Amino acid sequence: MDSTAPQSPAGLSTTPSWLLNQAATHAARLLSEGFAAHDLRGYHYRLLATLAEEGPASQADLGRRCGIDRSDVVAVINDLAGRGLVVRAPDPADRRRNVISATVAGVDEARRMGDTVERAQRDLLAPLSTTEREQLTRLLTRLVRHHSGH
Amino acid sequence: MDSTAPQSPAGLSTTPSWLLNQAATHAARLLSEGFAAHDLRGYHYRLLATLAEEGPASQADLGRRCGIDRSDVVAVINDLAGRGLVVRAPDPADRRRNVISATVAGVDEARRMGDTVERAQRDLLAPLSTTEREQLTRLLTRLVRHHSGH
DNA sequence: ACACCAACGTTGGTGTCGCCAACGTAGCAC
DNA sequence: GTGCTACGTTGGCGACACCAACGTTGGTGT
Repeated sequence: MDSTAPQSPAGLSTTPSWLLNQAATHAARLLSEGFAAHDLRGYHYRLLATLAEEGPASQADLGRRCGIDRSDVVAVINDLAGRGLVVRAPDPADRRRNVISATVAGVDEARRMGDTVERAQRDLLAPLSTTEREQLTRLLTRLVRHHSGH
Repeated sequence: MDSTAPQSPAGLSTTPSWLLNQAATHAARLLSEGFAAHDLRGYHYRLLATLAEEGPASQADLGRRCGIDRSDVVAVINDLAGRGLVVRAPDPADRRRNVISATVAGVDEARRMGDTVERAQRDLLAPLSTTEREQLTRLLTRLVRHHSGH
């Protein structure tokens, strides 16, 4: 009556939102375990990777691109700047803005974290074939696109 | 330079873990908006629905089945009991346990919330065809099964 | 020139979810 | 009886997503 089966919430386990939640939870766990080795979190990676790939940007812009609230960007940039991975400079063209740039060390860390993320993807998608991975990515992309278009 | 495009974090938008996270976030938002009308949250639904579908169970058992920590179950059951949706009774066969049962009102609320959840699923999967929905469910199920088999 | 509104960075919250440590109580195996 | 385990409960923590408000700055309309 009390086996060690921790799963299957009855009819819940068939609802897509439940499955999405569970899958995302597992993915987040894999990622955060990887990030722990860098002593950073998901927010750090999103911002740092975006900076490394797309070049300097204002905090508000970064937040928009990464789906992170302006107010949350502040603290994370503070942290990244404190580690020398990022530089915060006032925008001479618009004194409301700060221009955030990844330092050399920042770009380096972004690359290393990228490797960590790649490893997590492989672990995450381990049970799926290449074709299935593409299917999943395509379906999720459609979903996300539809719902982020407001 | 500052269009109202809040998305596409560069190379991030192609990683499955990012897509899963985004999709799950949208799903959670849809669900929680629906739950708000019942003045309840996701935890409440999971427990209540499980009780309504599978009958009475101990708190620890419920937690295991729903993927909710024992300590979190306590507060939610308190809340549900305070609303008369659930009854907490000591288990005569094992005095460590509490037997939680859904009341008539609880089963009723579970049904109503089930409708809300169904509506959320439809909104969530709106951009996908029936075949694609089945594909997605199948792929996610495989993923979750693989990773919850520890 | 002035008033007005929008955007920026920042502070300081809120809520949900997932998890962990510790305690006292109760059952079970040896 | 001595241990080990499970139970419910309390109280905490961290990550993430979000919101309200403020002072500052830019841009617009008049």
